[in-house]
Amino acid sequence: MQTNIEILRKNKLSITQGRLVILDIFLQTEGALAHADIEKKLSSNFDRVTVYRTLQSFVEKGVIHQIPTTDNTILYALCKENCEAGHHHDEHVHFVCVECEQTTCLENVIVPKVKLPRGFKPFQAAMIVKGHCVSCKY
Amino acid sequence: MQTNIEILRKNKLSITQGRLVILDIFLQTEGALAHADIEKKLSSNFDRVTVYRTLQSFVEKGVIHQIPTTDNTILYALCKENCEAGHHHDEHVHFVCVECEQTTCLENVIVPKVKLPRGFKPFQAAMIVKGHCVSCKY
DNA sequence: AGAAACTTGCAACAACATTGCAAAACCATT
DNA sequence: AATGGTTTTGCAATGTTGTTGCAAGTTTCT
Ligand SMILES: [Mn+2]
Ligand SMILES: [Mn+2]
Ligand SMILES: [Zn+2]
Ligand SMILES: [Zn+2]
Repeated sequence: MQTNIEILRKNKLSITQGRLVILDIFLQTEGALAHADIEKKLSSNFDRVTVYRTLQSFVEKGVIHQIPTTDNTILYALCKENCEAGHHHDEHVHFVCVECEQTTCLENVIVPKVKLPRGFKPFQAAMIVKGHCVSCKY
Repeated sequence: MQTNIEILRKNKLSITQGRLVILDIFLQTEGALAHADIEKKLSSNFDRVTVYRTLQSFVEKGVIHQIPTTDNTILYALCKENCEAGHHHDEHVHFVCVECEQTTCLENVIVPKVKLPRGFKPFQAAMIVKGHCVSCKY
């Protein structure tokens, strides 16, 4: 497991308090986080704008990836694979629990390929599964 | 192909100007629409709030379905299958063109089942494929 | 240490979303 | 067709979320 500093170094991001703290939040969190979640978890008070900009540069550098939602929100989670600036390789499935509302990266479940109609050229696919997660059996 | 009135009747929604017009927009549009797109296409001026509420009841009744995005937006598209209030059956793949930015329902490409880790109970899955659409070959 | 490059906070603003309430439209019934 | 009960709409107010420019503060490099 890499430390926050190592991750920043590796991705050529300058090392600042804000980035370290936000990265730590991701490192300590199981599951995905929305902007709002991060702000809540930030004990020290960083400006909202800083959080926005930090998330943005993390996505650009391939430190975190985005997970689509249907609630006017974007979720973010650490990239565990070797993502680089511009090219993410997070082809795993995301699971949204309808009970606890947690979204989990299923690192070991890769998104299957599908056969598209003639003419469509895919280059990236995301899959989101809703249901009951392992902690919320019913 | 059903008319706007037929769709409202079938779903026990009272027939109002706003609903008819918004449904027409969906019926005349290839691809998915965001709230903002609908407001732009509305020549007559309906209140923003009405559009929100209309979309909401359409989703609840199974007239339209939502498509997740990573840009703080929700896309909506007509349900062509027999969706009902509470239970949608739109298990098709959605294609997002990075060129023209159109999102298309690939009605004939169904979302494949994936094997989840022990303990996860799925009940719905969505899949979004990004790439170049059939009109934007490069 | 000093200069250049980058990051941050602040303030102002813009865009988007939600709520309560009264007026209007709709629908079922007579 | 008129009536009355129910649902929907618009408005106004308010809240939430996201963006931008700029000056001050940090970080990095030499
Ligand atoms: Mn993930
Ligand atoms: Mn669809
Ligand atoms: Zn759960
Ligand atoms: Zn296209």
